[in-house]
Amino acid sequence: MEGFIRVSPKELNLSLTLVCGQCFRWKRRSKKDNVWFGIIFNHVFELTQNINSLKVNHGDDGDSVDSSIHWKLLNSSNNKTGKAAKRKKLSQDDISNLLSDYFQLQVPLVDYYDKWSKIDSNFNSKGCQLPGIRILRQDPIENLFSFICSSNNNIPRISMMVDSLCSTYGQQLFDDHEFGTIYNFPSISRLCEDGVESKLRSLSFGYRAKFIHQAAKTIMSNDAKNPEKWLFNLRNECYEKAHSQLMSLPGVGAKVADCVCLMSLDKHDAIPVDTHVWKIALNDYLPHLKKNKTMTDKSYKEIGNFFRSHFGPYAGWAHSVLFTADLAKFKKLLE
DNA sequence: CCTTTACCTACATC
DNA sequence: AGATGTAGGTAAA
Repeated sequence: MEGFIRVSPKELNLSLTLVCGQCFRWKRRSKKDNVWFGIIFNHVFELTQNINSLKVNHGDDGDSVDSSIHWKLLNSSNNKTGKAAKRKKLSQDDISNLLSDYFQLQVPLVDYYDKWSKIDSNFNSKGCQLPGIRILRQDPIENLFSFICSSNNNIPRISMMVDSLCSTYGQQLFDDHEFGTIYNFPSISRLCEDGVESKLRSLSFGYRAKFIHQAAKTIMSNDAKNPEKWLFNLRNECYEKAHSQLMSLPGVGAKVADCVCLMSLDKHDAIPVDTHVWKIALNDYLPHLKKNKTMTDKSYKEIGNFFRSHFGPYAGWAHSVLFTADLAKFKKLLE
Protein backbone atom coordinates (compact mmCIF):
# COMPACT_ATOMS: atom_id res chain seq x y z
CA MET A 1 0.00 0.00 0.00
CA GLU A 2 1.21 3.51 -0.74
CA GLY A 3 0.10 7.12 -0.83
CA PHE A 4 1.00 10.75 -0.21
CA ILE A 5 0.78 13.14 2.66
CA ARG A 6 0.54 16.78 1.76
CA VAL A 7 3.11 18.87 3.59
CA SER A 8 5.45 21.59 2.44
CA PRO A 9 9.21 21.15 2.85
CA LYS A 10 9.34 24.12 5.19
CA GLU A 11 6.87 22.40 7.47
CA LEU A 12 8.75 19.11 7.30
CA ASN A 13 12.24 18.52 5.99
CA LEU A 14 12.40 14.75 6.06
CA SER A 15 16.20 14.32 5.88
CA LEU A 16 17.01 16.91 8.54
CA THR A 17 14.33 15.56 10.83
CA LEU A 18 15.53 11.96 10.54
CA VAL A 19 19.27 12.57 10.90
CA CYS A 20 19.39 15.24 13.61
CA GLY A 21 19.94 12.67 16.34
CA GLN A 22 16.48 12.20 17.83
CA CYS A 23 16.00 8.75 16.30
CA PHE A 24 18.46 6.03 15.36
CA ARG A 25 16.79 3.51 13.05
CA TRP A 26 15.98 5.46 9.88
CA LYS A 27 18.32 4.62 7.01
CA ARG A 28 18.85 6.10 3.60
CA ARG A 29 18.33 3.69 0.69
CA SER A 30 21.33 5.04 -1.14
CA LYS A 31 23.36 8.22 -1.11
CA LYS A 32 21.92 9.44 -4.38
CA ASP A 33 18.22 9.34 -3.75
CA ASN A 34 16.13 10.63 -0.93
CA VAL A 35 14.34 7.43 0.02
CA TRP A 36 14.20 6.69 3.73
CA PHE A 37 13.66 3.27 5.23
CA GLY A 38 12.42 2.90 8.79
CA ILE A 39 9.98 1.54 11.32
CA ILE A 40 7.12 3.33 13.06
CA PHE A 41 5.84 1.06 15.83
CA ASN A 42 5.40 -2.20 13.91
CA HIS A 43 5.04 -0.70 10.48
CA VAL A 44 7.90 -0.78 8.00
CA PHE A 45 7.97 2.26 5.73
CA GLU A 46 9.72 3.82 2.81
CA LEU A 47 9.35 7.60 2.76
CA THR A 48 10.38 9.91 -0.05
CA GLN A 49 10.38 13.67 -0.12
CA ASN A 50 10.49 15.00 -3.64
CA ILE A 51 13.94 16.51 -4.25
CA ASN A 52 12.42 19.27 -6.38
CA SER A 53 10.36 20.44 -3.48
CA LEU A 54 13.55 21.00 -1.49
CA LYS A 55 15.45 22.81 -4.21
CA VAL A 56 12.73 25.00 -5.68
CA ASN A 57 11.35 27.83 -3.67
CA HIS A 58 7.64 27.74 -4.29
CA GLY A 59 6.89 30.73 -2.15
CA ASP A 60 3.32 30.46 -0.97
CA ASP A 61 2.46 27.82 -3.55
CA GLY A 62 1.04 25.36 -1.07
CA ASP A 63 -0.71 23.35 -3.79
CA SER A 64 2.43 22.38 -5.64
CA VAL A 65 2.56 18.69 -6.48
CA ASP A 66 6.09 18.68 -5.08
CA SER A 67 4.90 19.62 -1.62
CA SER A 68 4.27 16.12 -0.47
CA ILE A 69 5.87 13.04 0.96
CA HIS A 70 5.36 9.71 -0.71
CA TRP A 71 4.92 6.78 1.65
CA LYS A 72 5.01 3.07 1.00
CA LEU A 73 4.01 0.54 3.65
CA LEU A 74 6.22 -2.51 3.16
CA ASN A 75 4.75 -4.93 5.68
CA SER A 76 1.14 -5.69 6.39
CA SER A 77 1.90 -6.15 10.10
CA ASN A 78 -0.58 -9.02 10.26
CA ASN A 79 1.80 -11.45 11.91
CA LYS A 80 0.35 -10.86 15.32
CA THR A 81 -1.53 -13.05 17.67
CA GLY A 82 -4.67 -12.70 19.75
CA LYS A 83 -6.66 -9.51 19.59
CA ALA A 84 -4.29 -7.76 17.24
CA ALA A 85 -4.84 -10.37 14.55
CA LYS A 86 -8.52 -9.58 14.47
CA ARG A 87 -7.90 -5.89 14.02
CA LYS A 88 -9.36 -4.44 10.89
CA LYS A 89 -6.93 -4.00 8.06
CA LEU A 90 -5.43 -0.55 7.87
CA SER A 91 -6.80 1.87 5.30
CA GLN A 92 -4.92 4.66 3.52
CA ASP A 93 -6.48 7.15 5.90
CA ASP A 94 -5.23 5.14 8.86
CA ILE A 95 -1.69 5.37 7.52
CA SER A 96 -2.04 9.09 6.85
CA ASN A 97 -3.18 9.54 10.42
CA LEU A 98 -0.33 7.42 11.72
CA LEU A 99 2.23 9.51 9.84
CA SER A 100 0.52 12.74 10.81
CA ASP A 101 0.76 11.69 14.42
CA TYR A 102 4.40 10.58 14.13
CA PHE A 103 5.47 13.85 12.49
CA GLN A 104 3.09 15.90 14.69
CA LEU A 105 1.79 17.76 11.65
CA GLN A 106 -0.76 19.60 13.79
CA VAL A 107 2.10 21.75 15.09
CA PRO A 108 2.43 24.82 12.79
CA LEU A 109 6.21 24.77 12.51
CA VAL A 110 6.61 27.62 10.03
CA ASP A 111 4.67 29.94 12.33
CA TYR A 112 6.96 28.97 15.20
CA TYR A 113 10.14 29.49 13.13
CA ASP A 114 8.84 32.97 12.24
CA LYS A 115 8.11 33.76 15.84
CA TRP A 116 11.48 32.51 17.12
CA SER A 117 13.36 34.29 14.33
CA LYS A 118 11.77 37.61 15.29
CA ILE A 119 12.77 37.41 18.93
CA ASP A 120 16.20 35.83 18.44
CA SER A 121 18.77 36.80 15.80
CA ASN A 122 20.86 33.72 16.58
CA PHE A 123 17.89 31.48 15.85
CA ASN A 124 17.12 33.53 12.76
CA SER A 125 20.51 32.91 11.15
CA LYS A 126 20.45 29.19 11.89
CA GLY A 127 16.76 28.53 11.28
CA CYS A 128 16.93 29.96 7.75
CA GLN A 129 19.43 27.31 6.77
CA LEU A 130 17.83 24.45 8.66
CA PRO A 131 14.12 24.67 7.89
CA GLY A 132 11.56 22.00 8.61
CA ILE A 133 13.17 20.29 11.61
CA ARG A 134 10.36 18.68 13.57
CA ILE A 135 10.31 16.74 16.81
CA LEU A 136 8.95 13.24 16.14
CA ARG A 137 6.34 11.65 18.38
CA GLN A 138 8.19 8.40 18.98
CA ASP A 139 7.45 5.17 20.76
CA PRO A 140 8.40 5.88 24.41
CA ILE A 141 9.90 2.41 24.89
CA GLU A 142 12.26 2.68 21.94
CA ASN A 143 12.98 6.31 22.78
CA LEU A 144 13.88 5.56 26.41
CA PHE A 145 16.16 2.59 25.77
CA SER A 146 17.84 4.26 22.79
CA PHE A 147 18.79 7.20 24.97
CA ILE A 148 19.98 5.00 27.81
CA CYS A 149 22.43 3.78 25.15
CA SER A 150 23.37 7.34 24.25
CA SER A 151 25.36 8.25 27.35
CA ASN A 152 28.97 9.14 26.64
CA ASN A 153 28.52 7.81 23.14
CA ASN A 154 28.36 8.76 19.48
CA ILE A 155 25.50 8.52 17.00
CA PRO A 156 26.90 5.75 14.73
CA ARG A 157 27.55 3.51 17.72
CA ILE A 158 24.16 4.26 19.27
CA SER A 159 22.51 3.24 15.98
CA MET A 160 24.43 -0.03 15.98
CA MET A 161 23.40 -0.74 19.55
CA VAL A 162 19.70 -0.03 18.90
CA ASP A 163 19.80 -2.28 15.83
CA SER A 164 21.40 -5.02 17.85
CA LEU A 165 18.80 -4.66 20.62
CA CYS A 166 16.08 -5.20 18.01
CA SER A 167 17.72 -8.11 16.21
CA THR A 168 18.50 -9.85 19.51
CA TYR A 169 15.24 -9.35 21.40
CA GLY A 170 12.69 -8.02 18.88
CA GLN A 171 10.12 -9.83 16.75
CA GLN A 172 10.63 -10.33 13.07
CA LEU A 173 8.65 -7.87 10.95
CA PHE A 174 9.93 -7.94 7.41
CA ASP A 175 12.66 -9.18 5.06
CA ASP A 176 14.27 -6.38 3.12
CA HIS A 177 16.38 -6.87 0.01
CA GLU A 178 18.94 -4.33 1.20
CA PHE A 179 18.82 -4.25 4.99
CA GLY A 180 17.91 -7.89 5.61
CA THR A 181 15.57 -9.04 8.35
CA ILE A 182 13.87 -6.20 10.19
CA TYR A 183 12.75 -6.54 13.80
CA ASN A 184 10.54 -4.42 15.99
CA PHE A 185 11.76 -2.90 19.21
CA PRO A 186 11.86 -5.43 22.09
CA SER A 187 9.17 -5.56 24.76
CA ILE A 188 9.97 -4.63 28.35
CA SER A 189 9.37 -8.21 29.35
CA ARG A 190 12.05 -9.53 27.00
CA LEU A 191 14.58 -7.04 28.36
CA CYS A 192 13.82 -8.39 31.85
CA GLU A 193 14.91 -11.92 30.98
CA ASP A 194 17.78 -13.50 32.85
CA GLY A 195 21.09 -13.08 31.09
CA VAL A 196 20.23 -9.86 29.26
CA GLU A 197 23.06 -7.94 30.88
CA SER A 198 25.79 -10.42 29.99
CA LYS A 199 24.36 -10.86 26.50
CA LEU A 200 24.41 -7.12 25.91
CA ARG A 201 27.91 -6.85 27.33
CA SER A 202 29.01 -9.43 24.81
CA LEU A 203 27.44 -7.19 22.16
CA SER A 204 29.71 -4.36 23.34
CA PHE A 205 27.12 -2.28 25.18
CA GLY A 206 29.60 -1.71 28.01
CA TYR A 207 28.21 -0.40 31.28
CA ARG A 208 24.90 0.44 29.58
CA ALA A 209 24.05 -3.29 29.53
CA LYS A 210 23.28 -3.21 33.23
CA PHE A 211 21.24 0.01 32.96
CA ILE A 212 19.04 -1.47 30.22
CA HIS A 213 18.29 -4.64 32.14
CA GLN A 214 17.74 -2.84 35.45
CA ALA A 215 15.57 -0.12 33.89
CA ALA A 216 13.38 -2.78 32.26
CA LYS A 217 13.02 -4.58 35.60
CA THR A 218 12.15 -1.35 37.40
CA ILE A 219 9.45 -0.57 34.83
CA MET A 220 8.15 -4.12 35.16
CA SER A 221 7.92 -3.70 38.93
CA ASN A 222 5.75 -0.59 38.47
CA ASP A 223 3.07 -2.54 36.61
CA ALA A 224 3.84 -6.17 35.91
CA LYS A 225 0.57 -6.76 34.04
CA ASN A 226 1.22 -4.10 31.47
CA PRO A 227 4.71 -2.61 31.83
CA GLU A 228 4.49 -0.60 28.60
CA LYS A 229 1.39 1.15 29.87
CA TRP A 230 3.24 2.76 32.78
CA LEU A 231 5.56 4.54 30.33
CA PHE A 232 2.78 5.55 27.90
CA ASN A 233 0.75 6.89 30.81
CA LEU A 234 3.43 9.50 31.48
CA ARG A 235 1.97 11.25 28.43
CA ASN A 236 -0.99 12.11 30.65
CA GLU A 237 1.13 13.43 33.51
CA CYS A 238 2.64 16.90 33.78
CA TYR A 239 6.24 17.52 32.75
CA GLU A 240 7.62 17.61 36.29
CA LYS A 241 5.96 14.32 37.24
CA ALA A 242 7.01 12.56 34.04
CA HIS A 243 10.58 13.83 34.39
CA SER A 244 10.98 12.72 37.99
CA GLN A 245 9.40 9.32 37.29
CA LEU A 246 11.83 8.71 34.44
CA MET A 247 14.77 9.74 36.60
CA SER A 248 13.87 6.98 39.05
CA LEU A 249 15.11 4.49 36.42
CA PRO A 250 18.73 3.35 36.49
CA GLY A 251 20.80 4.93 33.74
CA VAL A 252 18.34 7.79 33.35
CA GLY A 253 19.57 11.19 34.49
CA ALA A 254 18.13 14.63 33.83
CA LYS A 255 19.29 14.77 30.22
CA VAL A 256 17.95 11.38 29.11
CA ALA A 257 14.70 12.04 30.99
CA ASP A 258 14.28 15.30 29.08
CA CYS A 259 14.96 13.55 25.77
CA VAL A 260 12.14 11.10 26.48
CA CYS A 261 9.81 13.85 27.73
CA LEU A 262 10.37 15.85 24.54
CA MET A 263 10.55 13.10 21.92
CA SER A 264 7.84 10.69 22.97
CA LEU A 265 5.85 12.03 25.93
CA ASP A 266 4.42 15.24 24.42
CA LYS A 267 6.39 17.61 26.68
CA HIS A 268 7.14 20.17 23.98
CA ASP A 269 9.04 22.48 26.32
CA ALA A 270 11.42 19.88 27.74
CA ILE A 271 15.04 20.93 27.15
CA PRO A 272 17.67 18.17 27.11
CA VAL A 273 20.93 19.90 28.03
CA ASP A 274 23.84 17.95 26.62
CA THR A 275 27.35 19.10 25.81
CA HIS A 276 26.16 20.88 22.65
CA VAL A 277 23.37 22.76 24.37
CA TRP A 278 25.67 23.58 27.29
CA LYS A 279 28.12 25.14 24.84
CA ILE A 280 25.35 27.03 23.03
CA ALA A 281 23.99 28.38 26.31
CA LEU A 282 27.41 29.62 27.41
CA ASN A 283 28.30 31.23 24.11
CA ASP A 284 25.01 32.74 23.04
CA TYR A 285 22.66 33.15 25.98
CA LEU A 286 23.99 32.72 29.51
CA PRO A 287 27.67 33.84 29.52
CA HIS A 288 27.76 34.13 33.30
CA LEU A 289 27.71 30.31 33.43
CA LYS A 290 31.26 30.33 32.03
CA LYS A 291 32.51 30.66 35.59
CA ASN A 292 31.33 27.07 36.24
CA LYS A 293 33.85 24.35 35.68
CA THR A 294 31.22 21.75 34.83
CA MET A 295 27.48 21.56 34.47
CA THR A 296 25.69 21.25 37.79
CA ASP A 297 22.16 20.32 38.62
CA LYS A 298 21.49 23.99 39.25
CA SER A 299 22.92 25.25 35.96
CA TYR A 300 21.11 22.43 34.12
CA LYS A 301 17.81 23.73 35.44
CA GLU A 302 18.75 27.34 34.77
CA ILE A 303 19.37 26.57 31.09
CA GLY A 304 16.08 24.72 30.70
CA ASN A 305 14.16 27.51 32.40
CA PHE A 306 15.89 30.12 30.24
CA PHE A 307 14.96 28.31 27.00
CA ARG A 308 11.35 27.95 28.18
CA SER A 309 10.99 31.63 29.07
CA HIS A 310 12.80 32.68 25.88
CA PHE A 311 11.09 30.46 23.28
CA GLY A 312 7.79 29.57 24.96
CA PRO A 313 5.68 26.41 25.06
CA TYR A 314 7.45 24.75 22.10
CA ALA A 315 10.93 25.63 23.41
CA GLY A 316 12.07 22.03 23.00
CA TRP A 317 11.45 22.31 19.26
CA ALA A 318 13.43 25.55 19.01
CA HIS A 319 16.23 24.00 21.03
CA SER A 320 16.49 21.08 18.59
CA VAL A 321 17.14 23.46 15.69
CA LEU A 322 19.99 25.12 17.59
CA PHE A 323 21.27 21.72 18.65
CA THR A 324 21.26 20.45 15.06
CA ALA A 325 23.18 23.53 13.92
CA ASP A 326 25.90 22.59 16.41
CA LEU A 327 26.26 18.97 15.26
CA ALA A 328 29.52 18.40 13.42
CA LYS A 329 27.85 17.07 10.29
CA PHE A 330 25.83 20.26 9.86
CA LYS A 331 28.55 22.78 10.75
CA LYS A 332 29.99 22.83 7.24
CA LEU A 333 26.58 23.60 5.84
CA LEU A 334 26.28 26.69 8.00
CA GLU A 335 29.67 28.30 7.35
C1' DC B 1 25.59 22.64 46.76
C1' DC B 2 29.73 21.79 43.88
C1' DT B 3 33.52 18.79 41.95
C1' DT B 4 35.76 14.66 40.73
C1' DT B 5 35.95 10.04 39.21
C1' DA B 6 34.89 5.53 37.13
C1' DC B 7 32.37 3.40 33.75
C1' DC B 8 32.53 0.48 28.13
C1' DT B 9 33.74 0.95 23.44
C1' DA B 10 34.97 2.44 18.68
C1' DC B 11 36.95 5.69 16.24
C1' DA B 12 39.73 9.94 15.23
C1' DT B 13 43.82 12.36 16.12
C1' DC B 14 48.32 13.27 17.33
C1' DA C 1 52.35 1.99 16.37
C1' DG C 2 50.64 3.24 20.93
C1' DA C 3 48.85 6.83 23.84
C1' DT C 4 45.33 10.11 24.26
C1' DG C 5 40.90 12.26 23.54
C1' DT C 6 36.10 12.13 22.42
C1' DA C 7 31.33 10.87 21.56
C1' DG C 8 24.13 13.85 22.78
C1' DG C 9 25.91 11.00 30.49
C1' DT C 10 25.03 8.70 34.97
C1' DA C 11 25.91 7.47 39.64
C1' DA C 12 28.59 7.47 43.55
C1' DA C 13 31.75 9.56 46.70
